[in-house]
Amino acid sequence: MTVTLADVAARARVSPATVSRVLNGNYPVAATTRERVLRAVDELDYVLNGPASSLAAATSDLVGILVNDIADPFFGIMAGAAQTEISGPEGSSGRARGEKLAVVCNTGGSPQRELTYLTLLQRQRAAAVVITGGALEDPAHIAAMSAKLARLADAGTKVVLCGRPPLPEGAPEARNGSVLAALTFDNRGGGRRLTEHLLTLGHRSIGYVAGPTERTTTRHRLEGHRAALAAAGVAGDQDRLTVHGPYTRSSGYDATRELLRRDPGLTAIVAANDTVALGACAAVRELGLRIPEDVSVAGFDDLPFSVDAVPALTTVRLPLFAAGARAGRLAMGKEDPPPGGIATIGSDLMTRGSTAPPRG
Amino acid sequence: MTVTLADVAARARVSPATVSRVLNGNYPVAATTRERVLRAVDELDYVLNGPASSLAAATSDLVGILVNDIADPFFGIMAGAAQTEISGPEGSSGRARGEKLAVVCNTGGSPQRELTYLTLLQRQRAAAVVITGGALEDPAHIAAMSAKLARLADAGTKVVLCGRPPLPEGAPEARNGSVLAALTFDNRGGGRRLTEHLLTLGHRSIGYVAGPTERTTTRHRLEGHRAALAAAGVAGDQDRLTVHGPYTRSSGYDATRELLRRDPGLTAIVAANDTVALGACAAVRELGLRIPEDVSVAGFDDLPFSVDAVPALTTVRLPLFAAGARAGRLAMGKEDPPPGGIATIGSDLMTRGSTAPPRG
DNA sequence: CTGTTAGCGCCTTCAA
DNA sequence: TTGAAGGCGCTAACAG
Repeated sequence: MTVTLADVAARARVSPATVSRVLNGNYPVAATTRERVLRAVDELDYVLNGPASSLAAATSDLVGILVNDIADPFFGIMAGAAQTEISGPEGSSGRARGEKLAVVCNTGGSPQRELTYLTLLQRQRAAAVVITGGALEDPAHIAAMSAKLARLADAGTKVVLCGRPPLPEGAPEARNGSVLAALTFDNRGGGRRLTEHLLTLGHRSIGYVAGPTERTTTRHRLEGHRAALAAAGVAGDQDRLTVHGPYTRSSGYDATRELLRRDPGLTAIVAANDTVALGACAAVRELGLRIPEDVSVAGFDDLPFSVDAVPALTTVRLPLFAAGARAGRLAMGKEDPPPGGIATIGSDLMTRGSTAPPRG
Repeated sequence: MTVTLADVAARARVSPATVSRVLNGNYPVAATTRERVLRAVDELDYVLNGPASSLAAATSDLVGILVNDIADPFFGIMAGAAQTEISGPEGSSGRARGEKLAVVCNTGGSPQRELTYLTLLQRQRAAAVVITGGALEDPAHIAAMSAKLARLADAGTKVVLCGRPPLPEGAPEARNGSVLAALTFDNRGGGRRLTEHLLTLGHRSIGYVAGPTERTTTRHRLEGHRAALAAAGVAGDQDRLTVHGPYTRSSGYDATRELLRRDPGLTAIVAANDTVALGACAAVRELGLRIPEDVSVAGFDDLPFSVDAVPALTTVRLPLFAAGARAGRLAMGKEDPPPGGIATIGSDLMTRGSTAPPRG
C-alpha cells in the first residue's frame, strides 16, 4: 500500500540500512549509492514514516510552542519568530537534515489545557518545548507544571520559557536543568517607568485596568505601577483605583467606565496592555471626554496597531519578535543559554500622543 | 528507564493488551480491572509513547492547521476557533479519548514552507489538516499542492480548506475526495458591496490598495471592486488607481501615498484588508487630509481593532471564528461536509465612520 | 472480558 | 562503505 523504506531499498538495490543512512545523513555513504537511493526516493515518492522513525530513534522532530491566545498578536509575534528559527531556512525541501516541525499550541489561558498539551507533547517525545506568556500563580498548578517539566526534561526535551519568569524556588525538582532557559520581560520596570512618565506630566489621580488576577504578568506590571506611585508619595486608595479583568478590549471598556464612575476626577488611565487600552479609549471617548486633554491613556506591549490609534498610544514596547526568535534558537541549541539560565529582557517607554499633562 | 505499557501491565497484573484497551477505551474492560490499571498508570506516572502507538495503529492524533501569518489576527482567530473544536472540551485530562493534538503551522506565506509542512504532517500520519487563507495562483504550486493533498487523502488524512477556494478543476487527482470540504469566503461579493457603498455615497475617484499578486484572496476582492465600478459605469484607468503590496500596515501607508500622488483628486481609498487600511489612514492623515471629510477609507475583514480606529473603519466583516470552528468540526468528522464539499461563507458590510460622501 | 501472538517501519549495533 | 539482525513500545487480530 504505502511505500516503505524497504521498497526504496529494493528499487535502489541496496539494504534498508543504507537508505536510512542517506536519509539521515549520519553515516558515510558512497556518492553513487546516495545518488541511486535519492533517485529511488523521488521515483517512488517516498515519505518517511515519522512514528516508526521516532520510535526507533527514541526522539522526534516535533517542537511545541505554547501560547495563551493565538488570536492575540502578542503571542502570534513571539510564536512566529520562534517558529522561524526552529523551522530553519525556507529553502529546505523537508527531506532530511535537522528539519523540525515547529508547531504552536493554543492553551486559551487554561491551566488544564496547558498541562494537557504538555502531556501530548511528551507523548510525542517532542524535541523541545517553548512556553510563552505569563504563568498562573496557583500553587497547585505551579507544582503540576514543575513536575511535568521535570519529566519532559528527563526524557530529553529542551524546555524554554519566553516571557515568563523562571519556576519558583520552591520547586526543587525543576531547579536543576529542567528548564534550559527563561527569558523574562521586565514587566515591573516597564510598569514603573510608564507611571513615572504620567507622574512627571503632573498626574496624581491615575486609574489602573489590570489583567486577570493570579498571573505573573498582571502582578508584575501592577507592582511597577504602584512602586512608582509610592516612590512619588502619591497616596490614595489604590485598590479602589484598580480593576481586574481579562486581556480584552471589552474588559478595558468596562473597567474604564467603572473606574471613572468610582472617581470622575481621574486624569489618567493605565491599561494592562494595548488591547485593553483600546477599550479604555473607547470608553473615555464615549463619555464625552477627550484624549489626552481630559484623560490620558496608556497601554503596554506596543503591538503593531498601537501606533495607529488616534491619538497614538503611549505604551511600553516589548521586543516580542526578538524574544521569540531567541527562545527558538535556545530550543534548537543554536545559542547558549544565558548565565544561570535566566535573562531579563528590557522594555522601552514609547511616549506618544495619548498622554499629556492633566487639565489646569 | 522510561515507563512502558508492559510495566503498567505488570504492576496491574494484567496483560499489555488490557492496558492498551483501557487506555484507548475501544474495547470492553471489566470495571475492577480498569480501576486497577488506571491506578497503576497513576502510580507509575505512565505516559503513552505516541510514536509507538501511531506506528502500531497506523494513525496519529496530530491535526495540523496551516496559516499564512500567525502574527495576523485574521489567521489567529480562525486557527484558535479550529483548535478549540479539535482539542475538545478543556476538562479532558488528556488521558485518552479522541484526544487530538491540534497544532498550528506558520507558513509565512511561503509556498515552499506550505509544502514542507504538509510533508512533515504526512510523515507524522496526521489525522487531519486544515489549510486556512487564500491560495497562491501559481500553476506549478497548485499542481504540487494538489498532488500532495491527494497523497495525504490516500493515507487517510482529512483535508479541509478554510477561507480558500476549492482546488481548480484542472487538478483531476484532487477532485474526488482529496479535499473533504472547502469553506470559501465571499471575497468577491464583499468587495463588490463595499465599493457599491462608496459609489452610493457619491464617490467616483476611488483608489485601491490591493494585496500581493497571484493570490486568490487578492484577486477576488479586486474583482468585486471592479465589478461594482463597471456596473456603475465608472470609467477611469483602473490599473493606475490600483497598487499591490503585502497585507501589512506599511504597505497600506506606502501605497496610499503613491495613489494620492498619482491622483490627488481621489476621494476614497479601499484597502485589501483592515491592517492595510490602518496604514492608509495614517498616510491620509499625514498628508493633512481628514477622514472621512476629505478622503474616505475602507478595509476588509473587520478585525477586532477596526471598530476602535478613529473614525471607526467601514469594512467587510468575515465570520472568521465561525468559519474556523466549522472547519475544525469538519476535520473531526463532527459535522457533515456541505453538498459538493463546497460552502461559500457570506460577508457583512459594516458601515462606520471612516466613509462619508465626498466633499462638495 | 482477557491473554497470546505477530508485526507496524525504522534505526542501530555488529560484522564483513 | 555496506549488509544482516534485533528490537523500539504499542495495537490488533485471534483464541479462549
